[in-house]
Amino acid sequence: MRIVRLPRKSALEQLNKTLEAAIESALRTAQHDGDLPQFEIPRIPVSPPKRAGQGDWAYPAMGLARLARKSPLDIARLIVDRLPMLDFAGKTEVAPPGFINCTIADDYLRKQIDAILAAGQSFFRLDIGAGKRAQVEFVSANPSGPITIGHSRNAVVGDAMARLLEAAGYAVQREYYYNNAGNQMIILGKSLQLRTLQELGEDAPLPADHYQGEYLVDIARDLVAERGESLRGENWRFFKDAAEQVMFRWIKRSLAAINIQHDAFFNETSLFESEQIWSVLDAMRENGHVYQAAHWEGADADEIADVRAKGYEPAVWFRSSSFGDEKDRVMVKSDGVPTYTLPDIAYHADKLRRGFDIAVNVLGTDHFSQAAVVEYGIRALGMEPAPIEVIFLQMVRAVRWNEGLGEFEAVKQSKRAGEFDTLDDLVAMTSADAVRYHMLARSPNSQLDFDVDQVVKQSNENPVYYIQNAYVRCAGIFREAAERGICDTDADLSLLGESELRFVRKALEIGNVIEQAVRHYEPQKIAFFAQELAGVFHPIYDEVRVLHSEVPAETAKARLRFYRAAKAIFRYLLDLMGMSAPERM
RNA sequence: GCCUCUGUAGCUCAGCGGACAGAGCACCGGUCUUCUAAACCGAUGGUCGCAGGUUCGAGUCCUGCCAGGGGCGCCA
Repeated sequence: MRIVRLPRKSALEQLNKTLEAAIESALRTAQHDGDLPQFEIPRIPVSPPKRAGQGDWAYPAMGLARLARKSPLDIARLIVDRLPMLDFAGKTEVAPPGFINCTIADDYLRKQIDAILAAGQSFFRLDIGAGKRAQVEFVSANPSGPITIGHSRNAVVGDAMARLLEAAGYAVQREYYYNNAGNQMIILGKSLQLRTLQELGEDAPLPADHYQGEYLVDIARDLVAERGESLRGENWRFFKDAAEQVMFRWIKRSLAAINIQHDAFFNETSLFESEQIWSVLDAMRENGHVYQAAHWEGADADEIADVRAKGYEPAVWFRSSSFGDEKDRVMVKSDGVPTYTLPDIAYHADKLRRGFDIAVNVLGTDHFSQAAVVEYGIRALGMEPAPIEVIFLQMVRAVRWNEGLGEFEAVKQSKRAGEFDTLDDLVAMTSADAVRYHMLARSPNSQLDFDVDQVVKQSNENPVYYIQNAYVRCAGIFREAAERGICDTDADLSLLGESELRFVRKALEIGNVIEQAVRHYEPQKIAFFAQELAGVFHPIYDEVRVLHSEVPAETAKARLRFYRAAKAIFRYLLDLMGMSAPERM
């Protein structure tokens, strides 16, 4: 009989692999003994069962029935009889219709408590990203206005993804891509100029296509306070730069309020200045994917007639249709100005050249077709787009229940005309933690109605408080314990009961959750998990007392040690979600 | 016209091809001389939108419908 040693890191996923290997080896032994016919053993993963009493892992032997020409129950028994000793495994049972159920050894769970406390925040860190670099590009709003509610979801999801990648072992860079050169920025500058002139007492009406937002009035007022009459002589460029500066300060402050900071800011303009867009275009041309024409090669009669009617001169086209696009795309307009497609391709090519193993891009679904065109462009350059992964976010809106209508309706925060819903408004209405949690706790491809009343409710109706309260309750125990002079040195963890071990068991899933979140780009998984873990915690807190007259001193010590680990675990999860861990509420 | 997402309890949502489909809320009934009850315990509640298919096994995969949301299309 062989002894399979425990992997050094003890995330459940690694135990899964070990158990799977042990089962496979048992099957081989059975084949070797002649109890099972020879067949190639398919990989059937072990998985956590759905209900209690079915152990911690389930292996469905039903999948082998046909190959082995035996009943699933018989196969399961054959495996169990030949299973090597596993020092983390407890009971192993066979259950109809052919499951093998295996539990984690209690002793193993107890050891994890000390292991968690010894390793601290690094306990759950995975090595799947060790030595690899990842980039998350998110928010990427142009500095023409404040961060909106839509951007907020992007910000939260992007930052959570970055934190999860870090937890998985990647070196992560957070990047913000923006364009301050377009027509919109010129209009922004001119809008600020007009607002400034208004502040100086001139009759300078703001055209309808200019920025109506009241925030420009605030900026104008500040400018006037600082520079006064001398502003009359400045042109729109001055105001554009001024507006941009203030906007970026504002954007960064708004993001910082929900615990988000970017490492790098990439300006689209730099791609023009470095002439990268032209070298990218040349490379695509050399590869034969670019042509000049008045209309695209596959245009039908209607399109050609339309082009003639508009009198377009020849433009530079990218033959994206040869990569699967429904039509070709213009890269450089007939007036010589590139469309947004060219810099987008150049930017992503630049990103790939910087050598990231993973480059996550968080985008709204309005970028769906554009993202595909960028991918075709990368292929046209002869580059491999595989490292680029896009998380598409569906719409988000802030809503409030309308009792009269009997339905949710969108919150129109605009106290002042022209102002839209901003992240700042949202945080003011709710809280940074509520925004972080609720913006995260939904699949990116589901639409999200952010209920501004629900998210601040202080009950277990609201996961924000429910999760944080688990941490607060732990903290409370330690405050009280310190006052009474009770500590947990030399705690004997064999005094812990079934409930405490149930919590540890659940907590050990964190590694799996992180891995799954990272592999499938589903950062919301961690939010759901945190709520589940809190749901395991609260009944235990109720039942398993530390500082109670009927609890023996040694038991109290052991329990205190348990709560120390629980506290560390909730702290870790809250950090992972960018939320605060309050000591009291 | 094309693309995309969603449809699971009254509501908001989980659910990696596996065992009797889960949680919170709401509703009903309980629990504070014990580390804060912002909590806990219990009960009620389901033809997983519909129809086929693949599979030993489908809420999960495939196809087609139905319903609802969002986007793109026009050299922006």
